[in-house]
Amino acid sequence: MTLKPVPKDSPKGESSPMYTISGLADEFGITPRTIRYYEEVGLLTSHRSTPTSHRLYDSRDRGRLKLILRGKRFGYSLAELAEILHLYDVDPTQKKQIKRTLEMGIKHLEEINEKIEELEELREEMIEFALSFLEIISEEKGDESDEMKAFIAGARAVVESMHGK
Amino acid sequence: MTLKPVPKDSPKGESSPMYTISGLADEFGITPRTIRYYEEVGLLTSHRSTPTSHRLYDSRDRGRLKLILRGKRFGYSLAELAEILHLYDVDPTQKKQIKRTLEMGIKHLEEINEKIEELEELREEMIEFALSFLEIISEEKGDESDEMKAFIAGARAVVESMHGK
DNA sequence: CTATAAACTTACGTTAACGTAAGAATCAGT
DNA sequence: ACTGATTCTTACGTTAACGTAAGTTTATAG
Repeated sequence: MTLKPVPKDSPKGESSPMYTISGLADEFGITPRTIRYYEEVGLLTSHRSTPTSHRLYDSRDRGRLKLILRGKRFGYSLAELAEILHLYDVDPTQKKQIKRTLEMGIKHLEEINEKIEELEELREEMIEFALSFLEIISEEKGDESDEMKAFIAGARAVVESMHGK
Repeated sequence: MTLKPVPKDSPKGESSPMYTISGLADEFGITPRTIRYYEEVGLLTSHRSTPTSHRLYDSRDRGRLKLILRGKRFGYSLAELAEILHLYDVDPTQKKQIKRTLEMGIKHLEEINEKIEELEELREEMIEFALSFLEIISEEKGDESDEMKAFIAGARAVVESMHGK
């Protein structure tokens, strides 16, 4: 499991660590095609020495990619992610779009808060259900093997440890 | 904004509240097509008096639909949701699949916990960024209007109130 | 300098999750 | 029983987010 801060250097000497497209792809469990696609739709940028050379990525690009993939796991579409990521690109000294940027940022933050709350609700519901499920099993006492009883006890312990955060 | 516990009754007398397909669709901001599709792929069931009559839904179906839509907002695919929802259908007295059911349930619960943690991380990152953004704006002191200054102060207050949960 | 290996471009294919339109059947109110 | 509103089935269309294949270039190791 070795990472790939790849070729000794990109311009000359050694600047910052650079990643190849398949290096990043492997690291995040995606394909190069996906990364190129994100560039195609304007979500990500790459750096090349010449217009036809291979793509290289620095740690900032890598962070951005990580953010994209994280967002995807929360159900954001690439279009929505573009909107969010754009917030990180606005120049704070260019006061023209500051107000809109702040409004958008706060809006997204509030959305995230809502999602967290909803997820916590969902978790509680699942926990309640699991506990009542375990309850019924236990009442139906009797013909389980010892290992099954141990398994059930373990399950209950795990679920209860999650209860109430 | 009136709900639609629709026709007086479905079989005879009055049992539990029943919902029409467009009633539910309106309530949740989706289309009847979506609800039929969920039934088509086995995520949802409907109840009809005759095989050709209109679909009706009880409160249990409604809860299930709510769960589906909630799951979708968290990035679950319909296939994944089918797996999760299936857990709610297992009979606890049929000990055949109990072990697997419990394992799956705990797995999904752990996934949810991970998602919550990741979301909290994301929120913190956005907050940090927003604060440094606001910091830079303030250093660039001077030529903002009074309302702009007030707006910025308000934004900072909002963001800080979210900080550290 | 050559020979693999890795990456490039171009372009058509695929899948999930519905949208949409047409024509027939069912329901609710008069 | 009639009629306008709802719903039904059937079936083809659409979009996002990549997958995949072919043929070409660019990079790296010996």
